[in-house]
Amino acid sequence: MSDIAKQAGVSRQAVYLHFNSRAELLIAATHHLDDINGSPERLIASRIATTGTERLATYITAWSGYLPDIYGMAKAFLAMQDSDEAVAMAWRARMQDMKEGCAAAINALAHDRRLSPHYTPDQATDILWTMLSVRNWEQLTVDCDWSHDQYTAAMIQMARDMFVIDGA
Amino acid sequence: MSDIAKQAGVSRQAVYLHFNSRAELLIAATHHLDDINGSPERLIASRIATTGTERLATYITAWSGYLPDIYGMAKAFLAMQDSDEAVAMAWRARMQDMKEGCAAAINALAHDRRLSPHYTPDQATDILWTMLSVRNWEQLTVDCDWSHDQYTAAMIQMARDMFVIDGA
DNA sequence: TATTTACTTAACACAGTGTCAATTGACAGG
DNA sequence: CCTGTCAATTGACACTGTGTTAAGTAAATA
Repeated sequence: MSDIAKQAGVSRQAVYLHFNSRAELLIAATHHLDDINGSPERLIASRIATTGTERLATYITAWSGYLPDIYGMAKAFLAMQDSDEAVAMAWRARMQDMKEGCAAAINALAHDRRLSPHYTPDQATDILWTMLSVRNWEQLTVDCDWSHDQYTAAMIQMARDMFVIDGA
Repeated sequence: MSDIAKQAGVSRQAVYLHFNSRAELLIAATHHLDDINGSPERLIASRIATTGTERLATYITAWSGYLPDIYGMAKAFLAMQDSDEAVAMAWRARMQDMKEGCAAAINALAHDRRLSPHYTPDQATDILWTMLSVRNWEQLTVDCDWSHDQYTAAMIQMARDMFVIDGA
């Protein structure tokens, strides 16, 4: 809070005149970030793809483009969610939205009868959702030093290998 | 620290007579936990498997049996690693060991010429390592409410789908 | 001119980690 | 029995960080 106040050029206490708590400030900051770069809409764009396979790829591509933009905020959310219930809830809601995108892509695939029989649509959604988590992106790009393109390509390849069976 | 002292039936200050800091106590606790249930050795057992495919499956099974035992400690490590460099290092070292196990399984697969051409052994290792992370286990078992067996089966299936190609 | 608004400084409460000094009780050896 | 040592005790303190409160100020607004 001190650092933020310093950056903003106001006193530490003045921050509390605008936001009641650190958690509230963090949540307001995400809303602001969403406003200035219209982020969540980008993920919906993938829904225009017609086949399930395409949809899976476009969704992964969209997510992978979106991730670097929200990574800073995400890290703050992840760090605070253990100590603040409101932050945890806001983060869960956001990740739940993202899961819906996964579910939509998997369901499109199932509708095309191209979903692997090894998984139910729910299981496939859970796996895809987990695979695309911010932590995993962080691990691959930061710890394993993957480039953005490597990440995107590998996630698409992986989703294909696991979930898509050849058309009859 | 207060809670731990209370549980141990000593004063809060007495804990500092044995461990210089919260981080040191946490690290000592893991060593103790390893001693009493000989945990890391379990992961090495998978190395007796002969073929790469078998090795992949036994390693995943071993890791999946090991995970619930260390989950409590792991959570403490993950929560502290942002604020304490010593904790972060200890955790990284441990995860690096686990990564070696992944690499061994992937390399055995590559040796058998059964590794998918979509990935280099390093890439496959990174992906497997990421896929088997504690966070992912937590997400699937806690958030998605998967059973232990479901988790194990899905991870094995996933590794097969992604990494193993049919023998010639 | 009077009021409102946004902000200031300065102080405080509270929780948590880590430190320090003085004290106590038990136990072992001479 | 006395003495030294060891482990633990109580009680105090320093420091960081969040959040609150009170009193005051400077500029815009009515």
